[in-house]
Amino acid sequence: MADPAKRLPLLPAERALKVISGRWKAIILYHLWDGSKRLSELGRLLPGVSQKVMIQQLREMEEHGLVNREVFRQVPPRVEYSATELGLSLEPVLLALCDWGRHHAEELDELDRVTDCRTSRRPSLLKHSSLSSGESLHRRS
Amino acid sequence: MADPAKRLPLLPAERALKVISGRWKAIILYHLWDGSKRLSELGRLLPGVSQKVMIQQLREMEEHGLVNREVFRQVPPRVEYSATELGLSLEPVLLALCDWGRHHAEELDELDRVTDCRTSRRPSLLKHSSLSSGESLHRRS
DNA sequence: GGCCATACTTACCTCTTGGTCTGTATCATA
DNA sequence: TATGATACAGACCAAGAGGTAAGTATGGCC
Repeated sequence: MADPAKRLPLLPAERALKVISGRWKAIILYHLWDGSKRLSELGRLLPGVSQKVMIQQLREMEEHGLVNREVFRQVPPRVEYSATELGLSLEPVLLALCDWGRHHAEELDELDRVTDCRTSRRPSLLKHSSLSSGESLHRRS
Repeated sequence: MADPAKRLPLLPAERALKVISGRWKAIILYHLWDGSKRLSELGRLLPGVSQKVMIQQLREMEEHGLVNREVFRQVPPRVEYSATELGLSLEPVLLALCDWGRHHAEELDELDRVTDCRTSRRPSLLKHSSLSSGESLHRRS
């Protein structure tokens, strides 16, 4: 059930893109970098994403080694999802993508249509803030 | 017909992914970094990609400001596609993706299923270096 | 026994992407 | 007049990703 059969592209760049670009994978990873999360927690963090879809994304990421799934045999089921080493190693890459994304928006005069690279986890805030410059938010150096 | 209406994602990272991840966009860009190319040239460089699809990809990239389309009013039509500043600025990003892609393959013991990050522009060479039927192209790093 | 929370699964539907195949416009040249 | 090279456009199709809505399993707790 792991990786057999359905192979990834031969070109590394395409492989990377294929692995990363699922509708919700990037944001899910952003959240998992903050620590492991239960399915229900992710659901709360990303309202608008149905449970089925969330699980789909997580499973694919698991197959690709980005995410770890840990099951606790408890009464109300408890499952924790966390980023693997591979998942963590994506941080600089996604950060680069984020920076370029803003650069792209800037060049097209659409800076008002993108969020800050760190506020990604709060897309609803963008209304007021144009681009928060105050740093903050440091994680695993 | 440029960018109105169909907006890109709010999250910069997703925006970047959306712009980059078309089936042939990455490879096309690799080639355009080497200099502008005519449609027919790209066709020769990427056999297996139909003209219609090639044009599709190029047009989308044009809309997103990655590619420039220059028409020469000549007898047998002549159109040159080249990378814009924005397109060129993607090089380090794609390189990062490529590196990570190889890293990913390495971690999953599939280094024999990816090419080198620079040979991307010559996918036709794979034939000799074996990869479909023959050995692996090993590449310690 | 019935209820509850959690984490799924399944059936089904829609829209986008990428793909094939064929048609068209241009105009120098044979 | 027919041909040929180049760059498209259009009709059509298949697969897949993502979405909705509903059902299932578990086992303490009232």
